[in-house]
Amino acid sequence: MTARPDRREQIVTVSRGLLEGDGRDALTMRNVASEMGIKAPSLYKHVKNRGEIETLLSERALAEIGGELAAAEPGLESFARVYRAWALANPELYRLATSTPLDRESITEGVEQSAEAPLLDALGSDRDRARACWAMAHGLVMLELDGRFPPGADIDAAWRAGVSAMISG
Amino acid sequence: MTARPDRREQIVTVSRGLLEGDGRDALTMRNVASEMGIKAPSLYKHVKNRGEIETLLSERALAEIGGELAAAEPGLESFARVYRAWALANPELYRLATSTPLDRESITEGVEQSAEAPLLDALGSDRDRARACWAMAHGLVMLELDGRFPPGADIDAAWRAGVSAMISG
DNA sequence: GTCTATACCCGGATAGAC
DNA sequence: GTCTATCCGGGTATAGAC
Repeated sequence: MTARPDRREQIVTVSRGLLEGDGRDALTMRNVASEMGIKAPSLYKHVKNRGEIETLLSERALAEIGGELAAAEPGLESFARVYRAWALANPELYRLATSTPLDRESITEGVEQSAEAPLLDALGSDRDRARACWAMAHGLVMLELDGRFPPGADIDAAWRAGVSAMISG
Repeated sequence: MTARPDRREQIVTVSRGLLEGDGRDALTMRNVASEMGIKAPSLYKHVKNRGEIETLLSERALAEIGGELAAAEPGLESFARVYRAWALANPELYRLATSTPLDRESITEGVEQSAEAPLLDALGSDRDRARACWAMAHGLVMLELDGRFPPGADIDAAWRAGVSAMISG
């Protein structure tokens, strides 16, 4: 009952902190170990290698996004709001989870689908449009995270325009 | 008149080859130098550091995309086709050019705008929708490059659905 | 399950001779 | 403008003792 997380869980936690705090390059075995108060070689008793840590993080990220989307009220506006908010609150984790090749074997079944379902509901099960819509959200998020919009750009307005086009188009 | 490129130009060329051929990690000073038949320290007589090479590559990429978009026939369908085709033909360079923070000081003036203009034309100068549309294209490309669509997904259809929504929405 | 020690690899960048 | 020599840093991962 005591809230002592096991080592794997702790690895995920400190890895996430390092990633979000100091960027992807900070996610090294040495840093993770150091944050846990142990030495790097000891980590290999708990995870296979660095890649497994990233997989665990991606899994966690996808589960969180999926959970929030599933819990949100239906509709595209709500989807957009929740999706964007999560990404901006967890920029490095979002990047990691979406730009990694995603080995579908090791990812928990259904996690990917649960992130997709709300979108399908909002668009009358139109798979193609759902994918376009997902891509638009992903693109808007990435461009924002990467500082790709011109300085004065009204990003809110771009989201509104996109969502509205997807709904009424 | 002889087609002997100067060193900077040569650096861009071999860097591009390394990047596209072996991925981003292959873009090292040692590799670039080796491809040129010289030693790594010599590169510093021509470029300031590795970052400058990446900037040069980004500049080149943006100029190329902008050029192709400007030369294409007007309309959103054409934009989509050209944009996607360039990205798929130059995946690593596309990634580099779009996911780097883009230091606007050192980038040639107007390069960014020229890539944006065709989109504005196609959408009646609606800036917000143009940005949403750009984001959708970027998102579709990134998801495809990162192998993020499910195995059987019809990516062509997703593009069509997205473009059609953006036009008629 | 943690440690120390270590092997191995890689990278960016500079100094100074030629 | 190129070289050699070198410094400095970093990383993943394993072996074997405790």
